[in-house]
Amino acid sequence: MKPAFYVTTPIYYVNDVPHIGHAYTTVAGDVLARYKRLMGHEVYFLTGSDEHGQKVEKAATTAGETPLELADRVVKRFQALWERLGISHTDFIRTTQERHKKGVANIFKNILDKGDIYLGEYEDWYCTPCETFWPETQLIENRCPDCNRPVEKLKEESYFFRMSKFQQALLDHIEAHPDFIQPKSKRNEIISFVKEGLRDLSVSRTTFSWGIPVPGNDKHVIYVWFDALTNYISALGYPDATPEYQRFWPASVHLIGKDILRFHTVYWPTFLMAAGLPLPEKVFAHGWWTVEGQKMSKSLQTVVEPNMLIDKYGVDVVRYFLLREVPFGLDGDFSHAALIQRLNFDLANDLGNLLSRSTAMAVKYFDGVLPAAGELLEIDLALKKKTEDMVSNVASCMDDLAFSKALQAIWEVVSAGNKYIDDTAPWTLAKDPGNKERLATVMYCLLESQRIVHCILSAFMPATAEKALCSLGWNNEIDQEGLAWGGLQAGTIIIKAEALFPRIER
RNA sequence: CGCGGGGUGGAGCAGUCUGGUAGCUCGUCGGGCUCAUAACCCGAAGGUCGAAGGUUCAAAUCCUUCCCCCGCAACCA
Repeated sequence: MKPAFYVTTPIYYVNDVPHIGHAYTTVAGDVLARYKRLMGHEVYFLTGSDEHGQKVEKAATTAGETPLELADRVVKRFQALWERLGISHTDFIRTTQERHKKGVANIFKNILDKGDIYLGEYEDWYCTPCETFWPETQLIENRCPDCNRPVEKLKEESYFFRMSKFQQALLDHIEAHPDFIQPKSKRNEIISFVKEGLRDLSVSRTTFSWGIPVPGNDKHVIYVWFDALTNYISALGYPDATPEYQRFWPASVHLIGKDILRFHTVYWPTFLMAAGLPLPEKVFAHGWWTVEGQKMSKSLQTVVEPNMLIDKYGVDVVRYFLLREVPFGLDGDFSHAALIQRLNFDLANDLGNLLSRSTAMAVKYFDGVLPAAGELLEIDLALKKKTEDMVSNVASCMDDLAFSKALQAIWEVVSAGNKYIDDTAPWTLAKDPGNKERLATVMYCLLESQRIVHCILSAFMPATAEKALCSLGWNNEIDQEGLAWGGLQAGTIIIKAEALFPRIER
């Protein structure tokens, strides 16, 4: 039986429109999912939408629609973008779906019955016009940070989760599982946060109603994190012991942005502990993008609209750029100049041009019929080895979610291919019919190396890989066996490749 | 004593955890090739690795002190 692999993105809040940040996490998840599938895993890849809460309720009222109508509308935008980006998710969960409400109510009740959720009183600064509670630290000169009006101290009945109880258990878990929180710097951050002491957490609200009611007390709705985080198990069918739940929980990895690290590495694990459920194996927090050196912000209009990028540069260019430009886990900067540079150099000059020149020669010297390789000389064996090493190298990079490093490893083979052509000079060999077999060997090695490159690249740039593999005459399903040297058979028809990535002149 | 990130050839970065010839991409200069998307390949110039002190046979890497830059209201990956 294939090993199971469960990867998730956060569920995106529908009170926002899709931007490059959403695209980033989701593309990363997709690349991982595609890669694991190609390596023979059975993959469950989940994304979705977070649709409850006061902000959605208010935005809907303003727009003159019901919260669900608003959610329906915005969710379509996310789904349309995922479609365009070639996202291969297995499932899309919406927190307004029955399966999710059932899962949330169930885990809430479960913990309530055990006594780790209790009814208490929540007291904080309250802005009446905004209907929002603010912690003291967020107030600006004792006024509401949203509307700048005075706030008042207010008490509200609220259910609390006894998070404090799980402080030591959580620390023990983090200690025992060094890979649980990644990257490492983030792990240290969380450890010191937890050591400062966990307080019980308010998990319900009475000031709005757009949410999942607390079981047995309709006055309360379940508050955001308890609702949202549960999507990772409700999607699999929790509380029912469905085949999906049994097969895929606990998750292999939750991919998140660094802003929601605490919720995923403190709240969520302790919720699960309280419910007696296994914890996810890994939570990986990636960095944030600035745009042209500036912080991304709606008000400054520096938000990058992914659809615009796709229109302008193409899906695979965007996918490549996002994962190549910045090491996963660090912050990075998005700029059109940087993207165009990646496109022109990495994709057009190196990758695309290599395929063009290689397939052109196969057509020119062998009428597009792949010859059999003769004996491999040292230089051929070196290319073969480089290609094989790359495959295992990429495997270990992908285990670490080091997408950027994985791509660099692949590009080493691309460069080696370009150099191989120079070193072997097929055009010289072609002048002497006596060198026909040597030329055949060179062409075979050159094309076979690229076949493997594009098989593995199919995880990153599926559409490009498909085009490339088509001109290399490789129509097989891409799987782990296909990554082994020797896949291309003599007699295969090679077609001169069109430019995979036309250069953009500036 | 608030917290976090950072300071490495002209630009952008990796390397710092696990000390041991300072690496990558782009740019510049010179050369080669002509199969290819004026793409490709080779070579060169260019760095006191923010500063000072310390540990060591050896420090970008470990320790101490200091300087400078960025972020830390909300939306939000």
